[in-house]
Amino acid sequence: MLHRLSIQNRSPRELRQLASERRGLASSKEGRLKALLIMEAELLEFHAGMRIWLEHTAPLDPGDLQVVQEQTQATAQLSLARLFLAALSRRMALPAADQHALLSVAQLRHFAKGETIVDEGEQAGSFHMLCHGAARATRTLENGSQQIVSVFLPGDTLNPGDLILGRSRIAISAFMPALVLSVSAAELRLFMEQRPALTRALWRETAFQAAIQREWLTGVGRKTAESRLAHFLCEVACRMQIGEQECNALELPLTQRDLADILGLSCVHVNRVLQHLRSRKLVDLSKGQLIIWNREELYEVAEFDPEYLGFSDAAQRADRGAS
Amino acid sequence: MLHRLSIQNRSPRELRQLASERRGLASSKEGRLKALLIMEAELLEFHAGMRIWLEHTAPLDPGDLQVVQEQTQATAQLSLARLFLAALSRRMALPAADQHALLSVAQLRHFAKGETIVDEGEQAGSFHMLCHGAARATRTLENGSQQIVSVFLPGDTLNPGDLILGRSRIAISAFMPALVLSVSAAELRLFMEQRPALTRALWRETAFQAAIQREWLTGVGRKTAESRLAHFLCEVACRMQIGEQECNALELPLTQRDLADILGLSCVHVNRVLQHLRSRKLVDLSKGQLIIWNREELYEVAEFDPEYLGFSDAAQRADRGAS
DNA sequence: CGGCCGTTTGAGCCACATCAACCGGGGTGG
DNA sequence: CCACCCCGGTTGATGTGGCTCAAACGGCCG
Repeated sequence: MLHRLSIQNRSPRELRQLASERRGLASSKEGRLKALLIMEAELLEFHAGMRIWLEHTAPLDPGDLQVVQEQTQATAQLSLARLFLAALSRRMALPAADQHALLSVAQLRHFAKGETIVDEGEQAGSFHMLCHGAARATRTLENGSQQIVSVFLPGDTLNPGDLILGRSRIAISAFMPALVLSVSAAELRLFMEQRPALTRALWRETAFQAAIQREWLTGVGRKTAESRLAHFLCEVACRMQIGEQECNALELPLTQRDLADILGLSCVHVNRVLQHLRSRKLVDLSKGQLIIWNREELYEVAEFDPEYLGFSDAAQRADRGAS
Repeated sequence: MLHRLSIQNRSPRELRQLASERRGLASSKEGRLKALLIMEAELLEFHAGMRIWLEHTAPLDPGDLQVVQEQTQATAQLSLARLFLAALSRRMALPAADQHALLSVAQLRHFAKGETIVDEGEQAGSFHMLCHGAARATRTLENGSQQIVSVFLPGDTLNPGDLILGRSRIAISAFMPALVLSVSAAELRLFMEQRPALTRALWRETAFQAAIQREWLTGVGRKTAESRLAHFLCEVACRMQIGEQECNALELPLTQRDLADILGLSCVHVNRVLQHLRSRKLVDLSKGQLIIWNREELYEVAEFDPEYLGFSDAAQRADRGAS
């Protein structure tokens, strides 16, 4: 596999060079090999974008995000760069200086679909942020059944709580091919001493995920299967579209088995409920594509309040109040 | 009601004086009035103990906990003082100086059974710690059913996450008479700037509660009613006995309706499962008294790992590593 | 004494699980 | 190139855990 390239010692220009070589190679190949090469190219370009962004944000603050976007747009890696920026600036709301510090010691790693990122019961050796793809946190019982307790989308942190609790009994793995920024826990702890905003950001992440879990808990405990499923789809749609215009279709390669583990149902039943929602023309999820036909009515059956995820504003206000 | 006495301006001696007056009065009364008077006396004595503790811990660190315990023991309020100390030193693991700072601006309030402590959707105006009694966090759905997403025992913080997220959609209420220490959010934020350990402590509390919620989530999603119920009882028993010798009976005035809301069941079914556990001679819960007959077998059916709550050690280690 | 709240017990029902079979597509091996 | 298989989705038949409704019981308080 290609998880580790000697990326650290190369200039952004070199990285771009390597990436375009891969792309050239890819066009002459087929199937899995082609996919692998393209993936590798993306990773290289992503890393190059990150380097450039790092160089450009060293002293400045917010204005140059614009610059960076144009810069990377010019070099044709708009989408990855945008996700990358989203990853660090969305909910954590870190000052640019702190983002820079964090990134300077972060490792970018790629995980294949299904690969595990953090093992169950592992001592928290490092802290992870998801830049691209999707991941899940799973708790497995002795009887073999499992429950997904969190779903992570680009911009989420994977294990903020483990940093302070030491260990946890959940495993984290990639749903779809994922790009993950990792920082060693030791280094992070050093940073936290000098940068209180970083501690607050991680705390906020922990609280944010706890809030979602509470919502899931009441869903699993008290709502009907249809309502739960609808709610989950609403939630994911909202979380993926922060800062973007509302779009009614998005990529979501979740298997029905995954949905079952998220919602605490059997996959057979997920299928039936999904079909029912389809037949009611509310939403469709097939071939890894989520399409929302009737947002209002969907919110209705889900008892979904789009504002419940809208912490970010309130949180940023609270945080500004603190500093 | 007697929620607000002008406690702040009185000396510990005066408070004690007032308390013993109440007790004297109580002995000549009956029923509810008597209970109220005793409660008030406890509150006053508790506050007096806190004042003394504050005066004695100002400069010193750990050794004088001993002193304080003896001191308060001498004045016959051992149990309350112990709980009070537990409240601040157990899991939050705050340095004594920080505890002192926190307490100096804290208000002690009493809540009657069923009284609400934090309203749903309320902007987080203050931060609460539970010293005595028990409380629950409830999420209510439109259809009227509700789910309890957290149970709080002495020593727990009630709303650590709200401080950083701003607001939440859960309500917190007492389910037995509760003594709560409250600090205004504004003051707390000031403290946090100067005392990083405090921020970490609150973050840890948030993460701790999130970990419990994950466990509940997998229970509600994937376990049988019996296993869930058993697990909850194990959890509560463990959480209430930190630092004490193992005891097989403890006070737990939970109604079956409460249990139902915690476990996502109907109270009728809770009853049946409870009876089944009783008939298997594993546990008994009646008249507000929880008795564990067969710990091992109970852990078995609950799939309960007593270590899963044992974060405190690991957490303190992690925290020491950080400072 | 009568109401109220929590517990207990029974009867019937429904949402969802389980088991089992089939289908369609993409990758793999011959 | 086909044969195959494995995986994910779909569909049906059947079983059951837990819900709902309803009524009786017991203790507490006014």
